[in-house]
Amino acid sequence: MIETHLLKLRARFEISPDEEAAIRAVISEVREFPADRVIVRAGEPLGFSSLLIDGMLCRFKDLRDGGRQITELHVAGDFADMHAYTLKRLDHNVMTLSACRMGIARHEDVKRLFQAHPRLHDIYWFGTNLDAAIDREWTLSLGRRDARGRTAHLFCELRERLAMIGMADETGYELPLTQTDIAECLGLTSVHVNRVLKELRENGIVEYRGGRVKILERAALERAAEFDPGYLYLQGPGEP
Amino acid sequence: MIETHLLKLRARFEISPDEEAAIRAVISEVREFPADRVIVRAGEPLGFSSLLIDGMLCRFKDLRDGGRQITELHVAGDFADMHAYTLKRLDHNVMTLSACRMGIARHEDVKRLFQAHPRLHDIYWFGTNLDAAIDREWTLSLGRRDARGRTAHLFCELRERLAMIGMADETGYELPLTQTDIAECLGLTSVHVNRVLKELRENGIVEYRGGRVKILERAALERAAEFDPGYLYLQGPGEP
DNA sequence: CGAAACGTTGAAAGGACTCAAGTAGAGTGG
DNA sequence: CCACTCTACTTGAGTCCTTTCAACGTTTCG
Repeated sequence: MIETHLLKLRARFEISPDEEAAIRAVISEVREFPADRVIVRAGEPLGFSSLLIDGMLCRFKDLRDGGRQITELHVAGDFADMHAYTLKRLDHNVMTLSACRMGIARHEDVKRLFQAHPRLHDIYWFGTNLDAAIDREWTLSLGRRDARGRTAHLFCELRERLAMIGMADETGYELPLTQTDIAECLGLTSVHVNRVLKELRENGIVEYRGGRVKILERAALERAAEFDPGYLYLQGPGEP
Repeated sequence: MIETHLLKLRARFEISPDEEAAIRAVISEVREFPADRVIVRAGEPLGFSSLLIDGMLCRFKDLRDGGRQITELHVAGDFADMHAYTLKRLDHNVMTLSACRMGIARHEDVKRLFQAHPRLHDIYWFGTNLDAAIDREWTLSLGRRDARGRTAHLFCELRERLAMIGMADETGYELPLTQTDIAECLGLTSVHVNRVLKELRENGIVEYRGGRVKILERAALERAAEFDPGYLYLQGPGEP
């Protein structure tokens, strides 16, 4: 059930059977949510963190005029808000983008996990720092890439992150995002995302239709994105 | 020497004399750097983290065309790269913006610190999560605020962060950034930043000249920024 | 005092937005 | 099984914010 999570941990760290058992035990409950449901609101006290088992969700913030910015996307196996373990209340909202199953890890149990397995304390800290590294790359995109580059970069990043859990290959992957969702990730309007997608499609680089990203020319895509996967720490920390 | 750091910790957590002594002891060395010096390069293995004692520095990433994006700003008392403790190599560069003094905390010493004082483990984790929260707010700015709003927001944020260490008051604060530096924070060109600063000055909202931010109308500034300091966790985690 | 970096301003171009209208597809109910 | 509705997608035309390019003013400091 948390296989995707373990897959991701083991890509970067050795996890002993003992540690694995402890991680499994910290998930005390599983909850299901339909698509487009806000499941955590900014500012609310939060006594647990949520491991995404199935589906896709995002963290987002918004402005008074209705402008919404998605700040992080999460795929199966990600902890959506492990940072709540230290922050206790979040500065952002969390929303499902597709139907999701979430494993609940209560913070008192997480604390006991770290006391019993100090290595995992640093490993989950690494996890939140990885989220931050991804957010930094998004900051670079929003600040310095144009709409085409941003779009291409998002498709590259998601390919890597999904490939890690066996949900993407060279040809593409399923992605349950509307063009509006993509626009909210990229700081664009959905109208402009539509035009960019059209251009990428007509240039034979990548095609996004019917919830599937079809990579037509991976090299060209990564060139358009100026993609360098280093920030994803695909092999974990330490000398690469 | 690390008084500003302790000031910030104590605004959010109780720190015992014992813990304070341990924190002081983890700084094994102090280094000085002139302004505009890259002190950590992306990808290099890193065996220590740097506590900024004096001055201002930034983390940044860049693209091949020379476009540079500053992803975080750091003021006195901030750990510039505590996240390197888990990441071991960084996905971004670190550069001084003014002359800086940095306290060096070797990771083996940090590890011992956390073993001896488990509370501090979570407190420093909180610290990196706070960095991430700030980065998220920047993501919102870059994605959804216009140039005027972004500029105003940056001035508001820095006022709060500097006020916390006694380096800002109602009237303003010293800021050693060029207009080009500000542009690299905000995802704009320096030419446009210049125009926006002119407008904010002529509207009697805020004035930035000669390395000093002079706040003329704080309410109007915060309104222009749509500023809500919640994301800075000024009173620490827990129920606000 | 002169060079270099920083700041200021104008004019023109361009990328992304807004507004508007129309198409396509999925689900609903009669 | 076919209208109906709702949401998502598509396209065009015009506008606006920000960039680009270029020149000039100002400050700093060796």
